[in-house]
Order: sequence, then structure tokens, then C-alpha cells
Amino acid sequence: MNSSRSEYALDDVDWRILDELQKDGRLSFNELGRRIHLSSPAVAERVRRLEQVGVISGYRAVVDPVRAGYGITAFVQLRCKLGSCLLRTSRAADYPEVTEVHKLSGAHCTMIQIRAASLAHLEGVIEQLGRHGELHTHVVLSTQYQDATVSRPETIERPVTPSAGWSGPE
Amino acid sequence: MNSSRSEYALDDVDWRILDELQKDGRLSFNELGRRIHLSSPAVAERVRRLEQVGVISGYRAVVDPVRAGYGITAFVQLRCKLGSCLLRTSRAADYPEVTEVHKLSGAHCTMIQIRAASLAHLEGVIEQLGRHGELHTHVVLSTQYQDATVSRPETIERPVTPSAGWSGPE
DNA sequence: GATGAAAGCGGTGAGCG
DNA sequence: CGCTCACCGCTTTCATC
Repeated sequence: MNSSRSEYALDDVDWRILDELQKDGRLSFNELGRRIHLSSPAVAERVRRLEQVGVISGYRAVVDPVRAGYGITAFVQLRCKLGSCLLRTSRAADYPEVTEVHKLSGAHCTMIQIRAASLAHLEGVIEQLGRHGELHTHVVLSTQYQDATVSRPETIERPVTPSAGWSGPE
Repeated sequence: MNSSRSEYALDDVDWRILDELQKDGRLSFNELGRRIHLSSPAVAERVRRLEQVGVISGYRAVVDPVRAGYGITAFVQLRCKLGSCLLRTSRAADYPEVTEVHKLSGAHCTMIQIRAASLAHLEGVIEQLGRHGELHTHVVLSTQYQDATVSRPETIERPVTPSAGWSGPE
């Protein structure tokens, strides 16, 4: 299920496959091949390789958190106290409301995303999280955009304009 | 495709279906019914209702951003300047690197998640975003956890302990 | 990679409990 | 509201080019 390499060279056809499967994960090899102009056996082989290499890590139904009863989203930045770090003293199952955990550079060590059913519910979660350290909470008023698909990096490379006054000696 | 109501009462069977489809979005009605002990026609009807009501908003292949060449993740908190707000002056296609945009309560008006191919790439994106206002950037060192599934709210309700010294008059 | 054929499985609808 | 059954269609897969 895993590759020894952490990256894998994706060609144009691979990206077209990824585009389609990110839009509709239930496409059959037949239909997928039709859309990217490839035969189904060829498509099947590529998809299987993408899965084995781990570029495709799975297929999931996308559930709308709001319509499923989770009206509240919040981001919490947590600076763990020594010895009570969230990542060391808790497991994912302890906090089903925690949707994401990222270790950060900067002043706060962790960025956490939370889904809660109500503000009262959120309050309870935050109270628990507070035992691990100092936290800054940001409640989301509305989500404008999420679940973006990943597309080919080459397509979107963006040049950096060098700061004029800070060029090296010439 | 949409319901007039924003929420929908989900029973136990619905949640079992959502659990399974979030684990494997390509399950056939046949296999899904097998797992939750229901016949395929019955399962098909429920899944279709969940789709119509918008609880299931789609099916997607999950692409690992790192293995797809996006090694860098960052969170940016943006306080828009009047008249140059990101949400008013740009569209999603202008920033393919922006994965999520949330409007926030608190000092910063927006929380943005970014996926970039490299630090140089991130630098370019941040430079562009900076035109919209003041921003605080947090680079993710590693992601411990993401893509949690949503499960029944009732299961995980968490009591809030009232602050002893601040009860109302009795 | 493409083609073509064969086999298996999944989806759908009717009728009933 | 769910089950069973039967039918039709599609998808997958293999062998071959």
C-alpha cells in the first residue's frame, strides 16, 4: 500500500485522472477513460499505481458538517505546557471534535481545527483542550471556501518579485 | 440537489451509512447494505436522500498533498484593508494554492489555508496575499492528523463544568 | 496503450410482508 | 419502510495485437 519514495513523478495524464477523481470519486474506469481519452485497462493500471504509491490515499463521501448537525467551526492555536502536550497525552479518539492537528512554527506549537454542534459544545471542548496549555480560539463565522482539489504544481507556479533595495552586491 | 432546510434529522442507520461511505466512498449499495445489515434497494434509497438533502455533498478521491508535490502547508490570518478585501477583489481561481477560506470573529477577519510546492512558492503566494491587508503566517512543520470523519453529535456530547465561583444567585 | 470478448457484479423495479 | 427476486446493463479483466 505504500511506496518507499515520498514523491512520485506525475505526468499530464496522471493529473487529468486526479482532477476527475477529485471531482467524482465514484467514476468507473470506463467513464474515467472516456473523459481523459484513454482505454479502461490503461486507466485502471494508472489509478492502481497512484493508489499504491499513495498519491491517492482513499475515496470518501464528503459530508457537509453543517447539514450533519455541526454548525460550529473553530480554529484553536495551542501552546502546550511541558509534560501535558496534546499530542503526547491524548489520542484522536479522545477528541472526536478535533478535525485537524498541525504542528506549527512560530509562537504557538499547534493549530487545531474543531467541529462542534453548538457553542455550548465548543465551550466544553475548549475547556478540555485548555488543560494542555495556553490557547487562542478563533470562531468561524462562515466558511467561504473549502475542499479545494490539488492540481499540478507546474500550472500555478508564481514568480516572486525580488525586493529592489535588498539585492546582493554586484 | 438541494433541500429547503439546512438540517435534516439523521437516524442511527443514516449515521452508519455515513460512517462507511466516509471510510470508503466507492462502496457499492450491495456491499454497503451487507455491512450495515440492510438490503441494497433500502440502502440506495437512503443514500439518495442523504445526497438530495445535501448531507452527502459529493464523492472524492483523497489526494495526499505531500506525495502530489505540495510539501508545504501554511495558515494565514488576514486582516483585510477596506476596499481590498480578498473575498471581494479575488476569485478562487486566482489563488489555486488557497485550500480554505474562513471568515473569523476576533482580530483577524480571515483564516486561510495554503498548500504550496516549496517555500519559494509559498513566499510568492504570501506576497500576493499581502496586498489585501495585514497578515500573520504560520508555516506547518508537520501534520499530525487531518480528514477526520464526522460522526453522530449525540455520541460525543461533552458536559461543560460550570465555573464554581460564578453561578447565578440562588 | 488499444481492442474485443466473456464473466461477474451491481443497479433498478415490481410485488409482498 | 424494508425485503426478495429477477432482469438488464455495465464494468472489469484477460488475452491479443
